[in-house]
Amino acid sequence: MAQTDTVTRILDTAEVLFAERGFAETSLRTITSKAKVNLAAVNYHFGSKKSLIQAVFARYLDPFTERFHAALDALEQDYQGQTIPLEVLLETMARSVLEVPAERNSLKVFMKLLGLAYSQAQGHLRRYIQEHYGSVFTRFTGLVRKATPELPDSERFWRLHFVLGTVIFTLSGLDALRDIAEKDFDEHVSVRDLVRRLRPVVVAALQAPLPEGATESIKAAG
Amino acid sequence: MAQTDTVTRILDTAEVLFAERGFAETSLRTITSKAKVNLAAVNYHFGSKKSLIQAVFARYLDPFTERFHAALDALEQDYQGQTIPLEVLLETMARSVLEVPAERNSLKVFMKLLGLAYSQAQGHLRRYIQEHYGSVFTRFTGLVRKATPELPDSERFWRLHFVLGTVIFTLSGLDALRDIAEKDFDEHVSVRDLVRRLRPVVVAALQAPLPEGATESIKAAG
DNA sequence: GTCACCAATAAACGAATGTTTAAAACATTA
DNA sequence: TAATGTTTTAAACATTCGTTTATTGGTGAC
Repeated sequence: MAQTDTVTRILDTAEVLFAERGFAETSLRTITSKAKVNLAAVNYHFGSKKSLIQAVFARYLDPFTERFHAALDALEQDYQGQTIPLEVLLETMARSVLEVPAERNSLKVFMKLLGLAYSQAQGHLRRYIQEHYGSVFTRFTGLVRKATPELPDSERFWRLHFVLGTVIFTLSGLDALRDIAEKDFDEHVSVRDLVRRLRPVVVAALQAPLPEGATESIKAAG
Repeated sequence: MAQTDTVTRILDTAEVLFAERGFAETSLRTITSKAKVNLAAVNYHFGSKKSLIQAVFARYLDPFTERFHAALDALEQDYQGQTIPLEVLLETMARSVLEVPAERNSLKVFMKLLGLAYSQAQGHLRRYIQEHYGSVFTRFTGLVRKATPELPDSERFWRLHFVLGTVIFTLSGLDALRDIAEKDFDEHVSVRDLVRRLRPVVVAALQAPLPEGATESIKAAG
C-alpha cells in the first residue's frame, strides 16, 4: 500500500523538522524532499500545511488521551470514590505521557511539539487541541481538585499552569540545557532522569503555602 | 530629529507584533506599514531583520542588567559577605524585572519576548543573549548557590531552570490564561498578583526534598 | 549659496513560500 | 483486457518575503 507509506513518511519527517525549527520555519519543500516524496503529496493527502500540523499532533495526542482516560478509569476503580492522592495522579499522568512515544523513541520530539503548541502563535492549532483534547484535561483537574482541598479553586488553577510551564519548558528545551549540564557537571541526564527530578519539585509547588497578603483577589463585578 | 523618531517607532511597533505573532510570522512590511515608516527604513537603520530582533531585546535587557547588577551590588554591600537569603535574591530579581518596562506599560510584551527567545528557534538570538547577558545570570546563580548549600550543583542547575520555566511560561502566556481565569473564577489578575502567587511556589520548588533514588546520576567518562 | 551628508522614499530584485493544475503511472475491478 | 479510480509526478501559479538600488528631500557647514 503506497498511500500509507507516503503518509507516514511525511508525518515522520514533518514531526522531527517541526520540533527542530518550528512550524513557520519548516517549508513543505524541506519536508517532502527529506521524506523523498513529491511536493504535492502533502496537499493531496492532508489538504494543507495547517492540516498536516494538526495531523502530527493527533498522531501523538489520540493515543495519549486514550491511555490517559483508561488509566484514570482504572484509578477511579481502585479508589472506589475515595480521593486519589496527588502523587498518584501526577505519577499516572507522567506514565501516560512517557508511554505514548515509547515505540518510536520520540519522547523528545513529543515534548518539543507540546512546547511549540504553547509558544508558537498558530491560533488554529490551539483551537484544535482545545477542542479535541480539552475534556481529558478537565477530567484530570477535577481529580486534582479532590486531592488538594486546601487550595482555593483559583489558586489551584494557577498552580497547575505553573507546573505545566515547568514541565513543558524543561522537557521541550531539553537539548540545549542538557548540553550545558554535561559540560558543567559531567553528567548525562535522560528524560526519565528529569522526570525523577521533577517529581518532588512539582509536588512541593502544588503544596506550597498560600501566598501572604490578600487571599482573595479583587472580584470583578458579577 | 527625524532619525530617532523613526527608529523608536519601528522598535515600538516591532516589539508588539513580535510578541503577538512571533518572529517569522511578522513581516517587515507589516511592521513598517503599522509604524507608518518606509519599508527600507528597517534595513537602513538596523541592517537586517535579525539585527532588528536583537535591538528589540537589547532595549529591554540592557536597562535590566544594569539595574539588576546595581541591585546585587547593594545587596552584597548590605550583607557584607554573609549569605543572602534565597527569598531576598528572588525578590530582588523580581523587582528588577518588574521595574524595567514600567515606564512603557509593556511588562506583558517583555515577558512574551522572553518566552519567544526560549521557544522560537532563532539560533542567532540565543547566541546574542548568551553573549551579552550571560554574565549577570552567572552572577545570580553564584549567589543562589550560597543560599542553597544543601542542593547538589546539578540539582540546583535543573531547579533554577524549572522555576525559570514556570515564570516565563506563565507570564508569557498570561493573556490566554487570564481569559480563562476570569471566565471561570470571576477574578481579575494583574501581573503583580501573579508574581505574588508565584513567590511561595518558586521558593517551595527550590527547597523541595531531593529526589529519591540515586542522588548521583551516571557520570560520563571524564 | 553650494557642497556634503544623512534620511526618507518608491520601485524593483531575486528567492522562497503554499497551493493548484494537468498529465502520467499505478492499482483495482469487472 | 478494458475501464475506472487512486496516487504520483513535474510544472507552473500567484504571493509574499527580505533586501537592494537609485532618486529625492532636507539640514547644517563653510
